[in-house]
Amino acid sequence: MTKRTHPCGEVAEQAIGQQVVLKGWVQKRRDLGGLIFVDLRDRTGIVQIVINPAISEEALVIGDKLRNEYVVEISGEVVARQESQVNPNMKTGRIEVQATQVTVINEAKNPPFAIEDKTDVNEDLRLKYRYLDLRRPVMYDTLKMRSEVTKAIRRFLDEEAFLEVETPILTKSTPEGARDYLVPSRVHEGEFYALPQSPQLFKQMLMVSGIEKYYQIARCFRDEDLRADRQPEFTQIDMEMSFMSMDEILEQNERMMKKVMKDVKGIEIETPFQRMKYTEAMDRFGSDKPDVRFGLELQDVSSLVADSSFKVFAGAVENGGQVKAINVKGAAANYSRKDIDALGVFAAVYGAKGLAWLKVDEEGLKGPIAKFFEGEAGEKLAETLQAEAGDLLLFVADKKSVVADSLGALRLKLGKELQLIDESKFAFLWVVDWPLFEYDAEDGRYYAAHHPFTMPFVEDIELMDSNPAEVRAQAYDLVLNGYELGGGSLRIYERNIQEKMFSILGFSKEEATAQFGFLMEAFEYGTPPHGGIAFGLDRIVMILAGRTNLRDTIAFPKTASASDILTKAPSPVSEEQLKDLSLAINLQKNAKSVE
RNA sequence: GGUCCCGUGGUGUAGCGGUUAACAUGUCUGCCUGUCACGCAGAAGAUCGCGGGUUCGAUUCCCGUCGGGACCGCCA
Repeated sequence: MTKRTHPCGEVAEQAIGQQVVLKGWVQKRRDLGGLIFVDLRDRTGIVQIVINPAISEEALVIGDKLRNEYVVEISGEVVARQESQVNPNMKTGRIEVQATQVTVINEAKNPPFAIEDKTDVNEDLRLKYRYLDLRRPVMYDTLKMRSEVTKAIRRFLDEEAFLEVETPILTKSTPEGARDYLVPSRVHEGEFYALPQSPQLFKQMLMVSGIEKYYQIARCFRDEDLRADRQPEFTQIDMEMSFMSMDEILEQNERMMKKVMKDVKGIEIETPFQRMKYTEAMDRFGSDKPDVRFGLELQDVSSLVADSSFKVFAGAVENGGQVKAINVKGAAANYSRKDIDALGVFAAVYGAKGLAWLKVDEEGLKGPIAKFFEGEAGEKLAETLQAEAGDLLLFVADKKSVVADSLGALRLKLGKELQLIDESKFAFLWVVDWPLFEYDAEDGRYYAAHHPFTMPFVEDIELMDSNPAEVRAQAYDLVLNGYELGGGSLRIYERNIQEKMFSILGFSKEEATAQFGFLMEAFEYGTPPHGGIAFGLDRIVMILAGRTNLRDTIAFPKTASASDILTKAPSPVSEEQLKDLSLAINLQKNAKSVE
């Protein structure tokens, strides 16, 4: 084999007259009988090869046998195309390579789908033949962007004197949080490792170790159900720093994101990012990760309708709930009764028992509930919602969480449907002042809203015993265009506060010691104040690449049921393997056997 | 755990209680020296995901199941 002289996509006009050797895949063969054109593709792009018997009879014979996706070597001369033959749609469209020699390096079966960006093939087929799917330039570009994001982050953190440290993949299963992926131990019969949900405990102990600035591009595992933006294994940009205030951490991460946006997208973004309290995000957007690229904000009308004769509204307020509305500007004409019914069905998914609505025209409020809002009540309502003729007003009356979830989701849906979102925008936002705890009525206990190592506001510590629900956490999430990019917090670094935390979470002293004793013991040996953050790399890439599912940013992702169609994982294992691990399978359903 | 959508030549779709299962594209063969969505002529290619039911008859209707997708719950 001869040495490759040029990548296909970079054969330029400067090379005219030069002898070149190209290697790549046959994208397309156009056989005109006595003359054959071949589009040759490698990861840099496509260049046209001409096989002309006047140049080489032999090349034509081989060119005749070429098929899509054959791997070939072409030797020839770069020539300029005549003006009439230039292809302006190709980067290399002003030149072509006149083949003197064509060699088939490897033949290829006809692929199950066309290797090209525009494809409408089913995703399961793409996943089964992922190695072919990744040949598509758009997939290559996404992987490349992912690599560029991590490179930019590494460059930044290196300059900031961070140390990259690896932490264990085989680690300890701990309660709280997501379901663990478990790995049975052969040496310790009946015992299990867990794959890390995040390197949380290790990075905190690295702070005790005096590393001061740690980062890791860390694989994390959570055995929970998937979504378009959630995979069972995913990658975090994980960081932890000592002696830094929350402001310093946020500022540093703003600079990091600024660099990523500059290096990867060539976009200058404004810093500092907007900061919004959790309560404000929930009140205005019904979401803890609001997309602030458009309006349609939620407005509280509880006090206006508390005395209303419309029992649904009055009753919700009386029962400690809320009535909130969104004013869909100028949409009255676009949404028929049937359309609004469909919105109601959509809201019901989030627990809303109904979606009340009013349309506004020159005369006032119209619609089935308009009769409850005649006169002054209606005027006040319209005034509060800044309603004008042509507007559509949508209401949900329920307990606070249902109102937020349903109207928040409705807001996003309408924003998309009405194309209110400027897709070219990147709206970064810090959500701060999170609650430390969430009360779970079903379990009758508090759970950590972020995680159990999060530092409360110092002035709220005294509330921990009396009113845990009111305690605020020194935690922060970075939100971009309605996606949670990452989150972090300052951490507890004193044993007594950590113990108090566990006790509120319902751990006995013995349980806390058994599960997290090593961490609390570490805290007794001179632990610096510290805090950190972790970003979802896959999600960052998804948004920057303009994709809507996480699978497109991962070379070999899992399906919605957490399996890998390509390798057929997971799969049964042999009796022998089970015996080594002292395991017996006790199938409850979907029995599959090893052949 | 739940709700919804999808499954028909290699691929993407259409279809309908009785069809020769249609169209596009791809593949193969022949012709073709300036194509680049090459063109022209022809050919091959389908267990209509799988199982069961209803029916004289099911790709079509029903139930189940498997696979894929979206969402709710879940994801500290």
